[in-house]
Amino acid sequence: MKMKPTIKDVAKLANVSISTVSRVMNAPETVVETKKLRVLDAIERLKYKPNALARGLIYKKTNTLGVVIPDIRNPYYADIIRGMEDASKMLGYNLIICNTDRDRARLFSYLNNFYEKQVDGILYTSDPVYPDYYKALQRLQMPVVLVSTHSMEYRLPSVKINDEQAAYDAVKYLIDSGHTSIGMIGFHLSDSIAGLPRYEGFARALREHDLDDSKDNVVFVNGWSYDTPDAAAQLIARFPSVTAVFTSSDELAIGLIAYLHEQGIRVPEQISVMGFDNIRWGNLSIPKLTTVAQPTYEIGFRSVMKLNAIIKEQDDSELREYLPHTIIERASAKILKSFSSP
Amino acid sequence: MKMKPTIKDVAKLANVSISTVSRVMNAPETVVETKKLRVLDAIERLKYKPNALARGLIYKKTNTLGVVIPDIRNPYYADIIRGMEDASKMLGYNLIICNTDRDRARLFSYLNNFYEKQVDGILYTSDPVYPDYYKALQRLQMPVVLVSTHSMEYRLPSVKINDEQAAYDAVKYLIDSGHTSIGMIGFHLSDSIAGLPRYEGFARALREHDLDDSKDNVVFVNGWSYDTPDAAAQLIARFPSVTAVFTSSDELAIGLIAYLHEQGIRVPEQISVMGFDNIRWGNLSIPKLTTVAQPTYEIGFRSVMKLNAIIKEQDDSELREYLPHTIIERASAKILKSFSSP
DNA sequence: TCCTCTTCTGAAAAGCTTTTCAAATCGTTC
DNA sequence: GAACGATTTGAAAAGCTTTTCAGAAGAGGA
Repeated sequence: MKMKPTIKDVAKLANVSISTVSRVMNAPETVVETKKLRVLDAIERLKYKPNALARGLIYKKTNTLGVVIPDIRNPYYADIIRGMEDASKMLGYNLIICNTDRDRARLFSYLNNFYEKQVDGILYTSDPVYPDYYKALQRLQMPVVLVSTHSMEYRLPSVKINDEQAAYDAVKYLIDSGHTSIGMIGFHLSDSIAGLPRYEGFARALREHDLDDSKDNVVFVNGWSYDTPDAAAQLIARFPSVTAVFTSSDELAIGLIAYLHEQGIRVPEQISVMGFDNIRWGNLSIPKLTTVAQPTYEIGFRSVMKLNAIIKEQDDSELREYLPHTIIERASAKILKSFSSP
Repeated sequence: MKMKPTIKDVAKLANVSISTVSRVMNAPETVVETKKLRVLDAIERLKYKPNALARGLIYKKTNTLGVVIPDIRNPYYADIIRGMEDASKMLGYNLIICNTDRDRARLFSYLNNFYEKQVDGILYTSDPVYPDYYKALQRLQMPVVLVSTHSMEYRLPSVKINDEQAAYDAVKYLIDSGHTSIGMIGFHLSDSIAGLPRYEGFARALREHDLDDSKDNVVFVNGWSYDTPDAAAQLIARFPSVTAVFTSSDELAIGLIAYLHEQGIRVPEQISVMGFDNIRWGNLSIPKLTTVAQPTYEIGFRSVMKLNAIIKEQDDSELREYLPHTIIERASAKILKSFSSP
């Protein structure tokens, strides 16, 4: 394999100095027409493209962003990444994507890696920021945006939805539909993003409508795995009169529906199910999933825009941004009575 | 924001030359103990990490691979990426991931980008290699592995399953289960990967078992969108006696099941459905999807291993590798009679 | 003590580009 | 034709690291 042509080769072929070649590319108006044409011709003939490493060394800028994400196989993250990618393309960045599996060591290793590769900024997705993570992030001395997570302790910019309010709205939808026995399958309260706030929204909705919000009506699962059937069984056993279940993710919802189907319990006739996230597949489930939509693509897109603004030192927006959620009415939640206007 | 420490700062603090610092990091046995300790201490105190740009410039190696992929939101690709990521982590690479949306201009722009950023190799996923793509790839003078696609015209290494055989096996499964009226929803024959070979496998299976393989039993969809309902309606209209449908992707299968459910046609009692790909969600559909599993994760993993071998110039394996597929028996295909042993 | 042979160490070059600065060229004007 | 200013050009430095090469320091023997 022969060597890639360098600016030197172009200079030689065009019979000018390398400075002139550089100028043709970066400030063409400063070089006289005849030489410019010679240089352009040489560039074309050699198919010369400048080496981004050398450039990065000078500009101290690589036009590359680092992304840490728990697992790209999760469609929720895949959507976010897509939004990031499109914004990056628009702004001229590339994305280095790393799966952490929520593993401390793996995360730290990737952060180091980002530092060495001189990425211009970091997108930290979806995990709570623990004190030692914060310290690691600090030490990097790099712009960071938290994506689909945030931190109240630390002054870190973030982009996400308002989870508490979204959960509240979801449960309110069920209440407005006439349900009074509402259960929940959610993530552990130690999860400060998808766990606690969604439970709090759930509980607040029940409380504000004078319904039973005892913890008996809630089952918490840890992690994001497929042990939904157990959780579902537990919930039904503890709360047999339940007519509607709010779940903290569409995966949980779909798992729940599958379980209920196996048990011969019809959805939504006997039990209504409300999901959370609005992943693509909710549209193909049977019945189609009623859910609260996170604007995943926009979260990704917006977080890159924000990170870019910070890098360019022109961030004018809120430190913590909240993007709007919406309820997607499909077929998995039954309406017992029409909504009462407030 | 204060400047990142450089090797120079370390040298000054440890009161040695920069060469010595470099040696401590790259050949520690050649430097005398007392200085080594001083240097190590300085590195620790300054939290110094070498600049990968400068290193890349010297070694002509960035430990970065470029990935072009149609759309990361497609769970099939997401799985592949995950396999790539894990292999990359193991081998010390990072992945720059780019969505092409199967858009020529976007693809070319990213390839240029990879060239400028001096990636060590390219993973080209899932699209057929058209002549101009090949020319572009050639010009880059970079190692490439085709992932989940291949090329018979050009001498390019690739990793994928044997699509024709996999489709054959899937249809044979239906035949062995006792079905004789078998339809297909597939991708256009112009798609030389997911289209033509799977149709050929389908047709061969029917032919070899003396069943009707006229094209009336097949509906082709273009693209990967959600116009499955139309296709499903067409198939049923043209081929009302169908008892089993082979689809070229799980998305098509799930779309088909959703359509049949809406029409009041029971799966698998009235119509059996066989998917292709074994995406995660097939496990949660109702009924659970019978499908042929592509080893997506392994395809991703293996393609990075192969690319690495090529980069290191120690590739010993086949130019075109085919990984084994398997039939996943779940509930969407009905067994009319038990298998006859051949 | 001097010489030779190792072992360590530092200066400098190389890798590729951009940018600064001074020199060279050009065109005007007197 | 000379002088001036404006325009254009090339040499060299800078950005950060590794590596080569020659010189310095040390050890060992005579």
